[in-house]
This record gives sequence, C-alpha cells and structure tokens, in this order.
Amino acid sequence: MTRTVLGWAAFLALAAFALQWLEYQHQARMFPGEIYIALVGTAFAAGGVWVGWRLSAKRAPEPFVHNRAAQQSLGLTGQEMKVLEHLASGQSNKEMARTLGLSPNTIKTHIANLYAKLEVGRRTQAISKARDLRLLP
Amino acid sequence: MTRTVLGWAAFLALAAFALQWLEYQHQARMFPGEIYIALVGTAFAAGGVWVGWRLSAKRAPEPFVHNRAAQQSLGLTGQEMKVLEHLASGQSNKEMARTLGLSPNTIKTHIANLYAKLEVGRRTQAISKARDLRLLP
DNA sequence: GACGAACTCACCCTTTCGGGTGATGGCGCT
DNA sequence: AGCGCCATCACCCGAAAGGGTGAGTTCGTC
Repeated sequence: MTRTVLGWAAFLALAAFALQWLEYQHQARMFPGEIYIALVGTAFAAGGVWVGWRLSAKRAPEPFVHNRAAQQSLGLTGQEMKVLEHLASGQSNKEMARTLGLSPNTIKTHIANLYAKLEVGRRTQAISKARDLRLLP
Repeated sequence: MTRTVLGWAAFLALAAFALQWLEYQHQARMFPGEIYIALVGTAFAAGGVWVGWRLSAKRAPEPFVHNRAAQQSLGLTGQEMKVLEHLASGQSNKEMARTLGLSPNTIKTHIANLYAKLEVGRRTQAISKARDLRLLP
C-alpha cells in the first residue's frame, strides 16, 4: 500500500514536470499545437493503461472462494465437509479416523453420505466434483 | 474476435468524431486551450484505463501453466501423465483401460510407477501432490 | 413427548487398489 | 550386439475402499 502511494506521488510529480516542460517547449514555438496535443494524449493514454493494469491485477490474486451456497443446496453437514477436506488431502479412512478422533466406521458412513449427496461412487470422483462445485480449493 | 474488432472500430470512429467536435469548439473560441487539453487528456486516460483493464483481464483467466520442468525432473513419461490426468478426473483403473485402449494391468503398472516417482502410496495423495507440483490444474 | 436431523458406531460382503514379481517387444544409443 | 528405457501385459495376495443394513445418542423443533 505504501509502495503504491509513493509510486503515485512519484508518477504525478513526473507528470507535472513533463507538462511544464511541454508547456515551455510550446511557448517557445519549438513545435506546433498538434504535436503538443498528441504528446499529452499519448502520455495520458500510457498512464491510463498502467493504472488499468494495476487495478485489475489487484483483483487477480483471489482465486478461491468457498461456495457455501452449493454446500447448503447439497445439504452437506459440517462433519461431511471436514471429511471431504481430509479426503482430498490424500488421507485414508483410518488416518482420518485418527486425526478426527472417530471410528473408521463413522468415517465410512460420512463418506458414504458424501457420495450420495455428490452423486459419485469413488473418492477421486468426489474430489473432482467438489472442486468443480468450488467446495474445495 | 469479430466483436472486439467491431468494438474498436466503433470506438475509434467516436473518438475521431469527438476530436473534430472539440477542435471546432476550440476554433470557435468557446473555451480556452487549457480546457481543451484537459478534455483530451481525460479522454485518453480513460481509454488507457479501459485498454489496460482489458489487456490484463485477458491474462487473468489463465492461472494454470503446466509445470513441464517438474514433470521432467521427476521423469514422468507421456503415458504416465495421461494416466495421471484420467486418475485425477475420477476414473477407475478399468475405465482408464477402456478409454486408453489398454489392459487394466498396464494401467496398474503406470500408476505404480507414478506412485514411485511422486513418492506417494494412494491415488488421492497422487492427485494432491500433482496439484501442488502444478502437474494438474 | 414425538419427531427428524446430525452424529456416532458396528457387521457383512464385494469390488477396487496397491505391492511385488516376471516377461516380452520396440527404440535409441554405444 | 548389448544396454537402458518405455510400454505393454500377466498373476498373486493382502489392504483399502465401497454398498448395504441396523442401531445407538444428542439436540432442537413442533
């Protein structure tokens, strides 16, 4: 943020300086009005391009937003989402049981419910579909 | 593409028209040179912002670049990459065998080599790691 | 208090995966 | 000709995952 502000300050100072110089050249009749206009237009267009670039670049690095709407419309519960995340990270049922402090049978039940709600039959399909639905990054 | 070209044509026509009008107003002494310059600068800056926005927006929706360096440093062959992609899409070994026109045993071999090279032991882990390494979108 | 939803766990059985081993053929390199 | 790499396929066996069913608890709602 600080860098952006400083950059703007420097840019504006440079622009003011350039305008002054242009104005002086103009007054000195070193080139006619058309060229003056063209230079100003070019400079402003270039500045505009830069600003537009920066503005939309700021929006780019924000790819994943959790799709809670899809989660709710599918009726996925909290435990099912937890299991889904550990599932996608590559854990086995037994490992999930240990990290979540549950029985492997419980994990299996959650996974079975997940499959039913996602309409899939394999964990890899569940991962793929969950990513399509933006339930996972 | 056609829409973009038509849009540019329309924009340039409008701009030329506006410049002509401004020139006329200027000649008619309806406002002084400073305002003329300011209007031109504003217009060009706005156009530049728009162009910059478009330019970087075109680049934004392409976050995934296949990491061929990682693929080569791991020594992943072409068939292994194909299998990896179908794997991540949720296909079973049997399905991959059918879609790739191979024996299920061959698929298993490719997957086993994949696991060794990725240093994993499960397909879900392989998907997770391959995504981390930017081998998969 | 009845009811449903969420969460928990268990058992049985079938299918799929994963690990290990071995074999064959093609291709490029030396 | 020999070697290494890739690709292909086969078989065996144990582990993991998936399908189906039943059943217990807790909690909030009607």
